[in-house]
Amino acid sequence: MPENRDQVIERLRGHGITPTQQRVEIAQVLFERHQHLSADQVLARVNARDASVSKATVYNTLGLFAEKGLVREVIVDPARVFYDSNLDPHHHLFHVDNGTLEDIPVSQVNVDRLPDLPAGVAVEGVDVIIRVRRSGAAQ
Amino acid sequence: MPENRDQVIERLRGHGITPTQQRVEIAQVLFERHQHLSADQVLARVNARDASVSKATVYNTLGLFAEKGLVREVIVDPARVFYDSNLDPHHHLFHVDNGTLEDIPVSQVNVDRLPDLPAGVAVEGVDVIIRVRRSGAAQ
DNA sequence: TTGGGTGCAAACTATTTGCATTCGA
DNA sequence: TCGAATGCAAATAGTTTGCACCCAA
Repeated sequence: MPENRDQVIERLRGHGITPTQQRVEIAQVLFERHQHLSADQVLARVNARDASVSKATVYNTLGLFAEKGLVREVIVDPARVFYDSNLDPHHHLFHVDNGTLEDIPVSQVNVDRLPDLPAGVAVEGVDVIIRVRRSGAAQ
Repeated sequence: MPENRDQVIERLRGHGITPTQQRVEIAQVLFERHQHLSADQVLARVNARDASVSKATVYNTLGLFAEKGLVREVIVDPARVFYDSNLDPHHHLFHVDNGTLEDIPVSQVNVDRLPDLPAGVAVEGVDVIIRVRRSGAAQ
């Protein structure tokens, strides 16, 4: 998963995205490893590295990446959108205490959808989110 | 489900909520029927009825209701939180085109969760969201 | 009475947008 | 070159908060 500059560029091209400097910077941060980052976190990490990318560009770029299927948007926290660099099908565990996300492999949760959706619509995605909080005892 | 003033008051008391005028107004709107409303929509409907309730009170009250388990918060749209007056366990279908929510009975989706959550956490809820968009053909 | 509840307006925060400048092909 | 991408700052929009006034018990 850790990808070097060239692999990232190739990945962008593969998704029909012109690889500009700041897009490559952002993609490198995202694809360092499987992770869930908010736009603000991406901004901080990109600029901690070296290059400087503006806030607007980070937002626009993350939106573009999501639209092109490079990353997955995760809506679990009303306060912010997370971008998930793990493209394999999986579910999420959300720690409401600290606003942290964790992946859950599909093998751990079984969802059988019986197929009676309204006519004229196509499924864009199925999200399964398990919300947890620290239980009184441990931790 | 349509509840009159007295039933609403009783419901509030049952959840340990002091029934003030505006809380009753808001609850009456919510429990007219099973529905998914954003804070803004609640505000509009309450004030369309008669009484006037401020925006701050609507937000505070909906937060209180959610905390006390009177309504269920639904996080599917980064732009707004929905409040669901249907307390029975169920899942959601989200129309990304128009930002509309629909209930899906649990009988229609089967979720088997295999139990290996991190230690020290308790499940607060499991959300299943099916995101759909108008397919090119119909509609 | 009296502490919790409410209203208003101002504050906040995440995100979007307009427009002039810069860059990739 | 030239349109697409970027940066900046200002604009939006949902939600929260501070504080003085008011009402339910």
